[in-house]
Amino acid sequence: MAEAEEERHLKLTGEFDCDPSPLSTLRHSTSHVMAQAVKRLFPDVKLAIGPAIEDGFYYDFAKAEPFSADDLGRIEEVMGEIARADHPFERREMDRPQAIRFFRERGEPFKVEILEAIDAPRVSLYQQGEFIDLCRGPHVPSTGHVRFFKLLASSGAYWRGDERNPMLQRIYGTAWLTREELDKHLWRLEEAKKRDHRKLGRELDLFAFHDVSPGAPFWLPHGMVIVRELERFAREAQDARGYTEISTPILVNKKLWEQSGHWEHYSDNMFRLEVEEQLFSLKPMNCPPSTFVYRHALRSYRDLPLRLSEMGRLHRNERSGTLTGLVRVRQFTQDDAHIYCRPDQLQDEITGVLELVREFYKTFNLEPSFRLATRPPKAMGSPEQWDAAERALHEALKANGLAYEVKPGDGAFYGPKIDIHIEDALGRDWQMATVQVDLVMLPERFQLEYIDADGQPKRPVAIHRAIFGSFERFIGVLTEHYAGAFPTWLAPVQARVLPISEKHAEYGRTVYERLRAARLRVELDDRNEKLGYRIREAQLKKVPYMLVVGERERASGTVSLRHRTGDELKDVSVERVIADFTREISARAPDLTVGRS
RNA sequence: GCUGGCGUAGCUCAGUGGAAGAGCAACUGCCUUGUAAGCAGUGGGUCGGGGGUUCAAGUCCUCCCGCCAGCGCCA
Repeated sequence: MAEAEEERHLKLTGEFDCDPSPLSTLRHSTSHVMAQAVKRLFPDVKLAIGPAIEDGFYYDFAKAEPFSADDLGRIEEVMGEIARADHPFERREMDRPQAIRFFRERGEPFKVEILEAIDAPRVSLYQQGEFIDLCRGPHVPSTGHVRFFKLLASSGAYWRGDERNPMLQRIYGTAWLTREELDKHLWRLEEAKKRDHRKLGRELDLFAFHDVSPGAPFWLPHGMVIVRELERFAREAQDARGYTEISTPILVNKKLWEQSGHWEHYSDNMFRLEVEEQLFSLKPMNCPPSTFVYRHALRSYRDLPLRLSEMGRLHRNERSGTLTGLVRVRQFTQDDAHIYCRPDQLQDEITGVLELVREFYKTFNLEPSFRLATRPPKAMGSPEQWDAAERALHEALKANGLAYEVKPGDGAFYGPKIDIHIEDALGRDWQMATVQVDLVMLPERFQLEYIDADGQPKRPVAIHRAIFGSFERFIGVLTEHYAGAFPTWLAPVQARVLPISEKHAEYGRTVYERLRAARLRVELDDRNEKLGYRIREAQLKKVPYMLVVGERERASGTVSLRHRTGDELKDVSVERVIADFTREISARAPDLTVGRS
């Protein structure tokens, strides 16, 4: 989104073909007002570009020293002055050579560079007060319309996004049409911080990071429960769909990676180590090792499709600055699978994978978006193969009734793919699942064959697919999606038994033992603390159910049930609690239903 | 990797050159507890690591590590 905005911003044509929606026009104008304020405070800075982006805007400046937090405050003040002065935005047009001379005289080398790179004969400039900028508009009528904004952050950014170019200083801000919308947006940003999976991971004791292994999570017992439940879910679904599970080595000799092409194309991201004068690498992908399983036996056309799944532990040497909690790590586990099939089976196999994707994501109330990436300029394989593979992907999406976006030229060099993204509750976009057709890489480089009905060896097609993507990223996203309040089947602790006082500890223990015997993840909190205190702790840990037991409950063999939503259900029998739990968990239900049956 | 910011108790954070602190958590005791914090006491620190400046360094300088934001990267 941001990239596309920037791209369009740079393609000045002098026409009003920017996104002319009121909000994006306002944000664009706000970025000009900010640039004006920056120029007033720091006359030596050079202007680069300043587009509207999703939720706001930015402007890049060439400046020796970075902007400080104090600077942002001063800039905001001057922006307020400029807004109050209500300068009109005035459009002016120039011939391109004239504009180049104009900006050269004003000492704006980036504007000159932009102008030299475009082919429009005439360009437009916009002026408000003493500030004038190359821009195709449109803008709000005057700076007085710029009222509800806030500067959020500053950071380095490369000119034209290329790390070989000089680094500029970027200021991000947000702007809205009303005070209410601005406040709401700022509130949302605060909420996002609260449900950040890194914060929740620590608070809920799910996982930890340590500088002895950057980018590799330590799964704590509670987090590991979630990993195991997701693995169980994946295995159940795959078993039901005719997958068989394999496990291949993590440490693999260089010669395999040379054969697969990774050594040539991916070695910067591979951890290598030398063992008895041989070079090895930790696998960054599962596909090359999986071919050994395919080739273990001579395959008949009757054996296909062969669906080999693997919970593959991968290592990728991501650059240090890229690591982010669980969502960008150096070590992760993929719920990977490789489906080897005949060309005539491709369609059905992809359709089946997409069904699986739908089933999985529905369970979590996640709404994925589907992007079909087609043949890139540099592609291996014949156009006929590509057409067939792309057609199969289109058809599979349609068969599943899925809306999708086409990303022309975005496919891998070895085949087209569908990338599956989800937006979390805060509107951020993550790539999760992937379905990739592989026409050449595995089949050709590893010379995979099956014996067809006519007795002749043929090349199978391979499908690489992952449904969660990686358990790490998925759990990171899921934690934020649920804000830590996992549904019961995933909750590390599903219930806590809270005896009112010491007098009821024994009955509490009985209830606890019965639930434990029913294989629930239950804890007994009979600490010498007030009930309110222990309720509060269970709430903070987002335990779905609290089972309070006192005199009345002991007498009747019941519990008083409190849901973490705050709902209370009195006098529920232990039998019913267990029955409801069992049903809710085995259905992987999204909502709390115990005591409501 | 680049630019900037940050790193003090398990957690959240105060401490701008002169005796390492607070709240929560933990532990102990009192209270015997009815749906989101009862009271009191106790223990807890290589101030991320190395080197340097200084009579004196959590504080200043320097190198390294990690984290955060953005950029870039992302088969």
